[in-house]
Amino acid sequence: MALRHAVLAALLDSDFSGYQLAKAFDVGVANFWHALPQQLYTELAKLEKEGLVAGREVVQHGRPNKRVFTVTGAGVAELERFAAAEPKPTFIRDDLLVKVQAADRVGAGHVVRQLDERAAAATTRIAAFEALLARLRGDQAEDDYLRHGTRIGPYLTCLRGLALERETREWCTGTASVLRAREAAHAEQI
Amino acid sequence: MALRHAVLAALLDSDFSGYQLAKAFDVGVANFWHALPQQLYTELAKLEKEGLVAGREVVQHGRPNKRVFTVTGAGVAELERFAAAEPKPTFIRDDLLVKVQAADRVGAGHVVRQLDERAAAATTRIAAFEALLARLRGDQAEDDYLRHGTRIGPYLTCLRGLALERETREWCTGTASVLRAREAAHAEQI
DNA sequence: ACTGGCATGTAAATCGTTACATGATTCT
DNA sequence: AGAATCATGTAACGATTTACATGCCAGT
Repeated sequence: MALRHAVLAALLDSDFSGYQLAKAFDVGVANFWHALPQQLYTELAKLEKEGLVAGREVVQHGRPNKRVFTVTGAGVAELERFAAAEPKPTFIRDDLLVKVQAADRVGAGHVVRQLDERAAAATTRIAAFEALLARLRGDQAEDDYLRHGTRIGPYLTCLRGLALERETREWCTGTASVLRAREAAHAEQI
Repeated sequence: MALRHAVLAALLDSDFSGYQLAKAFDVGVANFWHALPQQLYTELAKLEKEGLVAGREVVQHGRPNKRVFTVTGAGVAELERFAAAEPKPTFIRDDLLVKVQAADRVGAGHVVRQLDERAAAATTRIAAFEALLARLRGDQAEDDYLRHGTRIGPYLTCLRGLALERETREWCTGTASVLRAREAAHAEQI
């Protein structure tokens, strides 16, 4: 039972419907918690039944109605308990790294292509994070915002996401060029 | 069916028993694939039944005997297929980041402590990675090793792990000091 | 005698992914 | 008319975690 805390933490920032939450988990939240839309729908239903979130119908014009959810007092209390508990070890799974681990024993061609693609995706995400951070801090300088701003949590996690994406891009480009150089050297020997 | 590829990639490097593999997944492999020992035992049994790895008994003196596993030709072929397939999105879950996301709404005290602990753990891991990298490359310079060395895959993934841990340490110390400064400022207002 | 590390599994309960299912509205 | 986006769910299957279970050997 851990997805629930990620959902509660995401809802602290603003109320979301299942669909909007899925979008959030696709961008910002994705830096520290991976979940598919179907999980969010079922988790929200469970959280509502347990009284940790409250849903209400929002009538919309020009698009289907939706149900948005707010964290209740009991939900905040649950987050408090979670914050005090020992964190579980970081959970990472990355196909691409598995492929690099095996790169000297299987054909490196596909892996190099996938590294290039990942680096390009990282560039897009870096720009998105920079824009999001600028939007969150508004016209304040970063130092000021970190000291006195509201919504400091999302800002700090975005900073982490940004740093991670920059690291990802550097590692992918570096690794791709190492593997390419080795393929070229190998080709020369033939 | 993805744990199997991480297991196969780890076994390319050298033969391991279930127990040894669990240790590897606790240190080096943990940077890109999280798995518990119980999973590895069951996965090895499945892989053996399917002929992707071959096990053999190793008689030991002074400790219980063990079964070590080698990747078969079919296992390498399976890895080739995996390398050519599109990678699944990176899967990350980190309790600590969820807590930071919520840090302006729940008590920050525990979170600050956990950030300090994570930074300290990162320091330990950084030293372990540096030692492992030095051992892998032996007396060669890094450039040379990257161009001509064997076992380049594990070296590249360790480089990634090292960069990630350094980033983790910086972010944790920075975030802890931001949260501490805000708590101090809040206390003054009372 | 006890602790800690080595060594391997099974079973039950929970969690996560994939496939299936539906339907409105806007834009091209 | 068709594609894209908004919007929400259920059911079956597969994967993961937790609890249970066992036993050897070395060092203190």
